[in-house]
Amino acid sequence: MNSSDRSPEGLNSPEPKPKNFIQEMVERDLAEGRSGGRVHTRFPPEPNGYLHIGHAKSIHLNFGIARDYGGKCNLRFDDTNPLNEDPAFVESIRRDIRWLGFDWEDREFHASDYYDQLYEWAVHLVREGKAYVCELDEKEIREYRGTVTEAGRPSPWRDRPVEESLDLLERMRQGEFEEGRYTLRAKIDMAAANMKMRDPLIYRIRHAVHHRTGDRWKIYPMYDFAHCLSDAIEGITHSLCTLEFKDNRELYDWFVENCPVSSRPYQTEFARLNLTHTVMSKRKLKRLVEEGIVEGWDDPRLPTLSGMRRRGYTPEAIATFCDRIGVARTDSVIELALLEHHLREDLNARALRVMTVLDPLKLVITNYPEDRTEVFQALNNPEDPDAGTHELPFSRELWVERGDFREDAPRKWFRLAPGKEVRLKFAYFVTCEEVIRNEKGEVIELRCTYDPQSRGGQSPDGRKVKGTLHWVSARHAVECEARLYSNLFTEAHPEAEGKDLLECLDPHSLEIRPHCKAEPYLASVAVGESVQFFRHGYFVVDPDTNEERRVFNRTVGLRDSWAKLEKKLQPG
RNA sequence: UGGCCGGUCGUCUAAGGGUAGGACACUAGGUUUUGGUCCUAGUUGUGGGGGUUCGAAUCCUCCCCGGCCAACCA
Repeated sequence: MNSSDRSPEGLNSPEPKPKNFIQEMVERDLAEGRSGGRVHTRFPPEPNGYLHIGHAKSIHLNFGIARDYGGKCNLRFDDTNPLNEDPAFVESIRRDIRWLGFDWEDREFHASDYYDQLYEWAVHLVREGKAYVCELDEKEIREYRGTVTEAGRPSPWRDRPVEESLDLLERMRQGEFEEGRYTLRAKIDMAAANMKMRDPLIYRIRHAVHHRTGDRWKIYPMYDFAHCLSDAIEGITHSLCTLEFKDNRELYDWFVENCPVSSRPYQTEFARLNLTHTVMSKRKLKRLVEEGIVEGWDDPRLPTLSGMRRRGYTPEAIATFCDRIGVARTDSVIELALLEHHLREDLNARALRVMTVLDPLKLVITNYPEDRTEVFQALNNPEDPDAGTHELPFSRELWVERGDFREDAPRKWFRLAPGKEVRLKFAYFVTCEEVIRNEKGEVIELRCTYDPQSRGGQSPDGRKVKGTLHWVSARHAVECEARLYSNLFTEAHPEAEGKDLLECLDPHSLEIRPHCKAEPYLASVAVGESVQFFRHGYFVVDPDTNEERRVFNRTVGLRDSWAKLEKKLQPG
């Protein structure tokens, strides 16, 4: 399927894709010659956690804008708080961005690269009378700041002589004072309606070892000071961030305008991504990991990029998803179904079809010779004739899906039931003649007869069977483990009605099937590769796979219209 | 209660004074050796009241609702 086929005029008139407000802004800026006709963006993660699907939106936006308008996009680690940051996160962030398909070339930067320059500018602000060293403690600073409805009061140190501030600042840097003793603050407006402008902190004392600068620094810059100036240093033209930074923009501009920078970046805010049935905040993700609710940052139920990769998501699916959701300034929550749609769309086009029985039930073909084996050619992918075929062995004893047999078949049941005939995919028609039970009365085996004339799955007399089942030759079956993942949360909006996150957990979000039966071809699929388990869904080979054990993660199920139908039939 | 931002189908997102369109979801049908895919059709929307205008989702006004801001986090 080619999207251009849908256009009546074909390839020559692709439907014009609407532009989002950021693209419009960039085009306008380019047309007006702002920033010298340059476009330069950046993706600025703090290395204090793993990237998630929300970051993917930002990465696609920033790198996409650069790509589409002949610009560049930097990777910059916003490492201004050594307490939270870890080089392990730096590496995971690099890996995730590369996985998404983006390349920052030689432009990997760190805010810590700029500590000297930032310090110089802080000194500049003090000399200009625009910053001062304050001795209020944390609690006092909060009190003096006032509230959203009341103006703040000036710090008693606000008018400290410049030379004194300069001296104190230098000694702060040298490590002469304990943490919390002093701060450097911008002198702006304690009565500003915008709380961010009430003499915000520029530096705080931290006797911490930074993962890149070691113990060289005893003071660390705050985000609002470091971020905008880092943008200026790098010649960023468009600094894109999420909506909650709207109020910070006034401060952003203040620092850029009051420091002798040689480049003028502009901040623009867009709505962050929210998804139903999951949580996106680092705090909540961290809680799930640390309380052992999930098995780590790469747990396939998490929306972290490493989790999604392990779940079997593809970068292509994430890309088309990001493209489709757009970029706007409205707070929004995207339905998980949309993400899953793009995932199925991608996987449907390329995942090889294989047959795996998740809940095995023995099926014996009584009129098929015991010592015989046939080999059928199984189509790898009906969506892609070029994908070829693979060999599929067939014999007298097979495994079929327990759920494909019903003693008392409901209405519109196309599958196995006493006396019913079905097609075994690529093989023969079989008819269920007898049901074998154990002493507890449980069905343990189906005895069937096959029609030799139906070889390949068609009968010469043209009779139709509605049901086509997947199966695995018992003698040739490969054992494997399937991990069936579903949403971590039962609620579309966890915590929505004052519920605690943990109350919304689905206890069945992971169901392990340790003894599945797969056709032999599956043994050759490599870790990280995706396949479709016929009639079940898309699965990916998990890294836990080794010589003794093959593990498959369910990425996403196939749509199941029978499940819907059955639900509808039931009450009536 | 102060400031700022924002409200278009169930969910996202277009239309920027001139036919409210697309995608997902949902419903019904068709095709099918996956109850998958694919195809066809359909339901559903401009938060509310005033105003300007031949004409308003779009401009003005009042109201309502939602989000963000009072870390030495980012």
